[in-house]
Amino acid sequence: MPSPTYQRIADDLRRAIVDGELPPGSKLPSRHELARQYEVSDRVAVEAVRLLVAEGFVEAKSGSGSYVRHRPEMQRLTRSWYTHRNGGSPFRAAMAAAGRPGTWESSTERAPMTPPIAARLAARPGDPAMRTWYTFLADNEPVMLSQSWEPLYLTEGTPVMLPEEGPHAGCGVVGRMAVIGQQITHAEEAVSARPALAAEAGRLKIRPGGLVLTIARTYHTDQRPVETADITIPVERYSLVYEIPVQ
Amino acid sequence: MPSPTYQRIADDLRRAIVDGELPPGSKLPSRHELARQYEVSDRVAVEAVRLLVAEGFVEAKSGSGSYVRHRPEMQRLTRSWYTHRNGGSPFRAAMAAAGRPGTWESSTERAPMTPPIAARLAARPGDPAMRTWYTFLADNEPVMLSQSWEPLYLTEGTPVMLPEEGPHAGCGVVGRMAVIGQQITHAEEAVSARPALAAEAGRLKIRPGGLVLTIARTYHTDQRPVETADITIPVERYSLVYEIPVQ
DNA sequence: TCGAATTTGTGCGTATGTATC
DNA sequence: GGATACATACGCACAAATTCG
Repeated sequence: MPSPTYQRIADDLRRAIVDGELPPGSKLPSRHELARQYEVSDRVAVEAVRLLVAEGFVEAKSGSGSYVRHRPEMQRLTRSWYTHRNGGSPFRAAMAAAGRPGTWESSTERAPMTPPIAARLAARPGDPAMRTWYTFLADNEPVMLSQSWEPLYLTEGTPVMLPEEGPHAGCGVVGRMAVIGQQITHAEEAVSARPALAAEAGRLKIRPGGLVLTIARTYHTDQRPVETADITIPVERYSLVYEIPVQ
Repeated sequence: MPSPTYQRIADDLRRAIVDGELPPGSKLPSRHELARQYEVSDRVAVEAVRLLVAEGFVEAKSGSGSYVRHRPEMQRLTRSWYTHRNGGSPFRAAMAAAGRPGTWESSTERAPMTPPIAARLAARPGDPAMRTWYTFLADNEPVMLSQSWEPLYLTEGTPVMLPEEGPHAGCGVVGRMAVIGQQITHAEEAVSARPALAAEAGRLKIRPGGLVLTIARTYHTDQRPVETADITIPVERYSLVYEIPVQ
């Protein structure tokens, strides 16, 4: 079973891009030209180029042409062991390290735990929790989305029930939990990736279907998980850097 | 500027899938049906479904229908602080933790450093290095690809010059470097994601264009970087778990 | 400044092959 | 074998953006 023609064309172009024959910024043959070279209909050439666009190798400009994408300047989002030492939130620390001012917007509400969240918090589906949505910004550009869950049986009636209000706002989960006697000992971050949903793409200002890294983060004390969050980062602009001490 | 019709249809279906209205395994309306519902040509319905297939939400079976993909059982690949304590390689430790026997194949050769590799090793492009390709297997299934670079000015003429031969084969970089007096103090892992290249898809046995997580790992001593590797993991089957001690 | 040519994005209708039921 | 459904391909049309004389 031979590969379909449009895939063969895409493969040729992709290889040329990876090998550097078509350097970043250079212009691809127009679809008319491709159709002529490969002796196919122009629709087939369209499909081939569309595939490369979807894969992120190529950027197409209406009326101008299709161009090999520049490797974006990727900012590093450091998620280090060390950044947890100084009391602030991990995001603030990472942005400070990069010399960019980090800010965020948030909104909090009560919500029952969904089944996957309950599993991560060692609770039962439907148990009451505080859910907080975050949009993290650097230079007024969206960097990261997060949806954080804290079980209410820990925080209800305490000064830290609302993560972003009161005397401990903006301190990060570790600091706030310490106030109510929960000593967080370690975090677990499960990293994966998928295409962005339409709503996420809008909030992160990336194209729909653009790739995002997802982190399922859970903070634990010796006893139990105390907070979990789903974090979403556009892979086009940021790479996630873990620093791991050895020995 | 309204979204094109095929994107609107794809968005509707995608949302239904994520929200659980269309659970894994359920059948999508046929494209004939979709075309009728949205009052468009069947070609537009084809584009919409094709988009979801490319994004990995849907699997299309010729002659049968298009189905919501099952979320595969994702194995956890733990890349923890702790796994570096016991001398073995991180991969072997992670597989042992998961109760699966980990094996690998490798081949090593001299090669001059490429510019990006040289930058990561604080060397000059073209400097001599040993390059080792790895294919990591669990239950005879490919799990992870890696391409590792070690500067020859450190290892040439020592018993550890060849990573997978001699008395220290299979000990992992940390152990081997210790033999020649290089005390590795920390690792840095930069995580990103992209579609698999055709060759990678073949070696990992995933569909072409399937997503892979990439890790650019560099081991450092107090003085200098001593090894760096490009690691590739299919995101469909594995999620990357970092355990981070806090305080 | 204007207009023609080029290029991409989207959409329609049709046709053929093949896999599944 | 027939009906259904998906995969690919052809050819055409028009809108919008861009380029350039």
